[in-house]
Amino acid sequence: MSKKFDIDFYIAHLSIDCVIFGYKDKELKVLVSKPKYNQGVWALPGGYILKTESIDSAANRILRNRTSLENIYLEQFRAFGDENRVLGSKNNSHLREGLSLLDKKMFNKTVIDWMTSRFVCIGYYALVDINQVEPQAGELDECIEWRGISDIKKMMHDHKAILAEALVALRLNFDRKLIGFNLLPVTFTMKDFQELYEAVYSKPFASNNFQKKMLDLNVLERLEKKFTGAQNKAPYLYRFKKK
Amino acid sequence: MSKKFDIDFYIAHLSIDCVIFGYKDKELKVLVSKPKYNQGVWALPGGYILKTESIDSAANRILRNRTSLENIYLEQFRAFGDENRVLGSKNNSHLREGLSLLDKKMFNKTVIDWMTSRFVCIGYYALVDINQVEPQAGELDECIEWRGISDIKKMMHDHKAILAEALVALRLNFDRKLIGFNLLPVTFTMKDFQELYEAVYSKPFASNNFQKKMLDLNVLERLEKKFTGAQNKAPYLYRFKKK
DNA sequence: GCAAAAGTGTTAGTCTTACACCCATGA
DNA sequence: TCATGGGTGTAAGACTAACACTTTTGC
Repeated sequence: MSKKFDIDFYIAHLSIDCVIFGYKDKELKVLVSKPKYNQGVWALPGGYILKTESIDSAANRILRNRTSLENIYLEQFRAFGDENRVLGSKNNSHLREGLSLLDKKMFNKTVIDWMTSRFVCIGYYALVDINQVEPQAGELDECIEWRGISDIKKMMHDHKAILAEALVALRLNFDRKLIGFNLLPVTFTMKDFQELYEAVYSKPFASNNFQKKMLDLNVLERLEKKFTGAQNKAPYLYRFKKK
Repeated sequence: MSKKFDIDFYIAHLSIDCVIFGYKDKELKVLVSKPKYNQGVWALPGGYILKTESIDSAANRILRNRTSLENIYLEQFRAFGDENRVLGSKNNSHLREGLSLLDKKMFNKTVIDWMTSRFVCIGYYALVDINQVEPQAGELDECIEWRGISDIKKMMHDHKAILAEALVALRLNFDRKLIGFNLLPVTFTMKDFQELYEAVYSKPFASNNFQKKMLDLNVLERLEKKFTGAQNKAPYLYRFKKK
């Protein structure tokens, strides 16, 4: 926790931001934090790349820190490299001030210069079962929580654009790569699955056709029924076939 | 030409590599160079990012240098960041030696250290009308030329993997974004267009169905016929409608 | 007229969409 | 036995793939 932040260990001017998607209450959520140094504004979990690790490892490390999960579904979707990405934004001085108010020893001028310099960032998106995650605030975070993707007003830097691009990439891959189950518990009903699709694509699907399409793909295993106590036919539970 | 290469102008450990696609003789081609400092091996055109420019600008600048064209169709497709991407490869010492044999003043130890350190690279692919391009070898290139995508044996570092990934991205976007015309002259016959598709996807298309599909899209403008002297019906020329 | 290949038409098959219906469940 | 929603069936439509046919061109 009180480890010194040594900028010499990291590649300068290059960072990683993660858009961690979860799903709950028929809504697609994103894990976002409120940085101590820039309150009132939401930020995507991010970090820097050790000189000795790959960018994929760095992204995994960042995810592990925030979710305590291993083997998360993770995909790189784009690099963001406007010349004034961090540097040029108006709140740069505000940001420097915020950082200097924290640990003075850890965040001396050199470190602050480093952190507020021009940064190219590589965007990753991750899909997690929201029930498995106990969100961990980073050292620099005031708090961290799940927010609906349309329920985040102000975001730091260009994080809102990064989130939007992540959603574009997610939608492009969602059906094609069949990655939806990463957002659900191991077993789920067909309705759960459909509602997830509806949340991702923000449009309704016909339940009968949806069911037929999914079953025809031959990737789902039908398990026992799930009795909910409701006065209707009990839905089957499904599980993704292991390869 | 004899401008000093000043590493202070560029972001360290971050580079851009461009996969420049062209099309000729029913084959998809890539523009590759033989670096002076590493002969016998092909390399993708690449470069570094000025601290004052965006990554997209950097990619455009690199393209302009090599093709003398403006407004090239360009798309970022992926970042490559293995921890030993440049550093770890066996030919690193070979590479240092090759560089040191060039201009000793320009490539002093500091510069060589910089250039052979660990690099994360952002991959872009570009589509150009091969007839419009007069390839320009860079300062560090022995030569530059168009090669068939399957006709390149040895490539530097992980450039072969980058090329392969670019092709995956191209195929994924080609039909969806209708970007094929960027590889053709302004006017072309339906057969030209079809053969381009066949080159990109490495599979045959039925000419009648291909024609129907393309015409139904309502993006092509039919021009006059093109008389080739062959003893068969003269094909129409087409042009992409401007928006 | 004839060969070559451009262009059009037609049909069968597949996939998508919409509607109708039956079934299990608990009150 | 009834309302509720899960699950299946079926028919219409759209899209795709394969085949046959007509048209233009230069020899």
